Amino acid sequence: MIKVSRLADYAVVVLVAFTRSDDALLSAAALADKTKLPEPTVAKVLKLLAKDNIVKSIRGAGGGYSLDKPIGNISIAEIVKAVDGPIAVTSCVDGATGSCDYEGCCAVKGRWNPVNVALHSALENVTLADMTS
Amino acid sequence: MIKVSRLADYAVVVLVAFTRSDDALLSAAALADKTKLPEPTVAKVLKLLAKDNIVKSIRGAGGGYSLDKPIGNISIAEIVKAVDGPIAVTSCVDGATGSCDYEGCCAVKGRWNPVNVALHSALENVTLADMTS
DNA sequence: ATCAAATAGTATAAAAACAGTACTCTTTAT
DNA sequence: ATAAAGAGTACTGTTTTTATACTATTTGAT
Repeated sequence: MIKVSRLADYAVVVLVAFTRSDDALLSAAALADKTKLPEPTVAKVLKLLAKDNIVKSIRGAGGGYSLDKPIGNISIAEIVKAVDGPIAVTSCVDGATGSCDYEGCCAVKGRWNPVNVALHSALENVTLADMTS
Repeated sequence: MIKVSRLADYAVVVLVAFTRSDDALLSAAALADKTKLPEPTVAKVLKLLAKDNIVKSIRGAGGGYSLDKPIGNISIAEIVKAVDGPIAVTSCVDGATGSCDYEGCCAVKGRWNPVNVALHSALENVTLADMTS
């Protein structure tokens, strides 16, 4: 089964939780409480999302995370990319070298690209808003 | 990273090998030889493909596998489905019950469906022919 | 009838990836 | 200064995946 990691799933849950709150700034602990997910896990997800600027983080006492884009502008593609890494269907993408034993003789070398492109654009076109409606 | 299994990758390689051969009927051993993939692996892939009627199998001495659809009619979606199981992005799909601890309170219950649909149609629209051209 | 070639089905062991957690470091409001 | 809160990293147990092996069944050839 093609799948995204559970963490990506959590990411969506956490991001949706923002939209259900009156506060714009929420700490990891507060979000854990809202989502009923374990706090360390929520913290991990938020760190990953912050690194890719999907949420904005404010450090220090009284800090937390905020969502400064409308959820209609956040695609599943970017969430998955932030949490699970690049969206690519096989390990042998583009110019990646040295990872495949059959490189020299592989009949489909580089051929998964149309699939990657299709997949990526599919995920770009689904936004967080689509998942809450 | 979103990915399909390596087996799906092999499946594509093996199917492409059919199109490069003059014989319509090829044994697992012959295909292993052509693709330089290990024979047990090729055999496993072919079994899975046969189960979903992507290749036709003929048992017994002198038997083997044949491809009786044009490769333009074989989508990546069906190959992935045969080899990796149903294309669904998370474990909590549709009516699947009992697998998720947060079922009672999950804010995005059933919401991954738009993603599944997008993904599926993306993979349907890429055929084996697209990967050889 | 028997044998050998070939696929079908199932099981298993090793390797890799993932999930979850914990710990330390840095930043900042009070 | 202190405490709250995020950043970064590392570790461990579990789960999945991968590759292989083994047995059963089918079928053509002699």
